[in-house]
Amino acid sequence: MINQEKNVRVRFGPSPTGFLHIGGARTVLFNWLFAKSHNGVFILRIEDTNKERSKKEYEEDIINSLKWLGLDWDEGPDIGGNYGPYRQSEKINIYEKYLEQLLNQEKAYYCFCSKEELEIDRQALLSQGLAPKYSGRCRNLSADEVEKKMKIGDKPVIRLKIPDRKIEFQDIIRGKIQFDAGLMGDIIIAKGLNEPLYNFAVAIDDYEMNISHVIRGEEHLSNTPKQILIREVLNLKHPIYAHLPLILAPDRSKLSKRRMDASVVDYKNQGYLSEAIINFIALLGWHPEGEKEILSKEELIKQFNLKKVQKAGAIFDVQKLDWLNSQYIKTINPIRLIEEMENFVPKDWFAKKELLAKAINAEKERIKKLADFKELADFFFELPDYEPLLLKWKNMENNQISNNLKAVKLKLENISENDFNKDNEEKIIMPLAKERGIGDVLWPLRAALSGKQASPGPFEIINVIGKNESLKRIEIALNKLNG
RNA sequence: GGCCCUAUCGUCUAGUCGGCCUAGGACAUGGCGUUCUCAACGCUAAAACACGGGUUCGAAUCCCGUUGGGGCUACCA
Repeated sequence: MINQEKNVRVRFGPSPTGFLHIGGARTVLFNWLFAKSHNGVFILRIEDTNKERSKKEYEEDIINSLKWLGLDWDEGPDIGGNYGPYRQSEKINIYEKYLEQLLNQEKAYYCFCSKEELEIDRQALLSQGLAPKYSGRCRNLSADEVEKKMKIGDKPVIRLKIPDRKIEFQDIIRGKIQFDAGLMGDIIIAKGLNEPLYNFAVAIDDYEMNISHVIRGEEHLSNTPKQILIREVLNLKHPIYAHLPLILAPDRSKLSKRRMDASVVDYKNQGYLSEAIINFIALLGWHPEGEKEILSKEELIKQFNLKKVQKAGAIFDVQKLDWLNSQYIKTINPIRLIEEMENFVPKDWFAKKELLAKAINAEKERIKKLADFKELADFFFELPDYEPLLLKWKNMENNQISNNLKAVKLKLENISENDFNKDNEEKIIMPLAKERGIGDVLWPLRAALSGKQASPGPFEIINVIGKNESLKRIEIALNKLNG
């Protein structure tokens, strides 16, 4: 059993045609979790056979997003490994070798049908309610005919001869799955000797890289029989398959299709912590034992079980993500939180490290996303202008407000700078507040200190901004009341 | 249209071999509580086995069908 576990090799094969998507991130996570929990190897492979659509910037984004999420790989395009290269575009000669073999063995053939011809065939079949599969027109072209067409300059594609029978395989998550290959038609596996297509490249790579388990999204379920057939005809043994349920948008459509903003960087830029995203996507289609839902990566690894993954698609519920994020914001290391905040606050705030640290501490239970902080905490850095009416609690008279503020001011002035902390302030001011009415004292005080309708409590604010600034703000309030 | 997958509260889900399920938890929602406000927190309420047939002493759990949802159907990946 242990030996077997050591042979676990899984991969994530994104095509660099877009930013790393939440759905992709979840696929990575489950692969990663599966590898880690089986003491296996996780591989990153860039599937860039489509030259037109693949872009370097997307590959960079995928790598950066994965690093940000803390999902590391043991082999990949950036770090290499014993089964490289890890970019399909760099392995053209390998695919070519297999392609030639298939052609020589007459298991694949050149097809010269034009797109127009194919489209006519397709429509004809469709209108009869039949599966639109290739007619097999070029299947039995003689070597002479092929050569002749080649000479004229016709550019052929390469098709694999697909047998007319059922293909069956076992899926870890879904159990037995069956497809009728007879409905497929001879599939195109390459546009030419040095232009392999997706299904072919994947089938070859998974073999060449000695992949033990193919764990991917449900959208690939119907690609599986094609890849099985390709490997079968080449006499390559099969990996074990597991197809994950899709992540859905709230309207139940595939998330990646509708929501162009569902990339990992977008969530990062909104101020979600990577831990929260990991925790959240782990819960999409899978559930730990027991009732604890907030889990670290280590706990996830310990508990993860591919067999317990859900079969039906899961809707991405941003409210739960928000909640998880707020839970992490409240509990992660404060120093780390300050660092994370760098990109979400003005430079001059970030320069005042001590003030920022205190402000974050005072606001952190109010923040769902890091981006929320700036608006909530601006008053710590600069008192906003406000209407005198803000200072009024219920039916208070102006002079009552003034008197209460003056009384508080007097008390605060008597606390020495050294003793200026939250406990002391509370000890000294609360008796006064109880005597004069708690709301009657605390509301005007808090309003004077924050200039806001809603904020942390007055003692917390005083603690953040300090004695001088607090007295200054009370003075401002007093002036507003007089003016 | 064809093929494939799928179906427990609004959402994510628990629900090992059918009985312990008058279906549990979490998010969201409502109510109550708390040293001013906003949060946080605590307590609490409402909220689901899609439908129809079987099998069985007994089904959310097994089988069949219907309906709904999703994916795929490219010389994309």
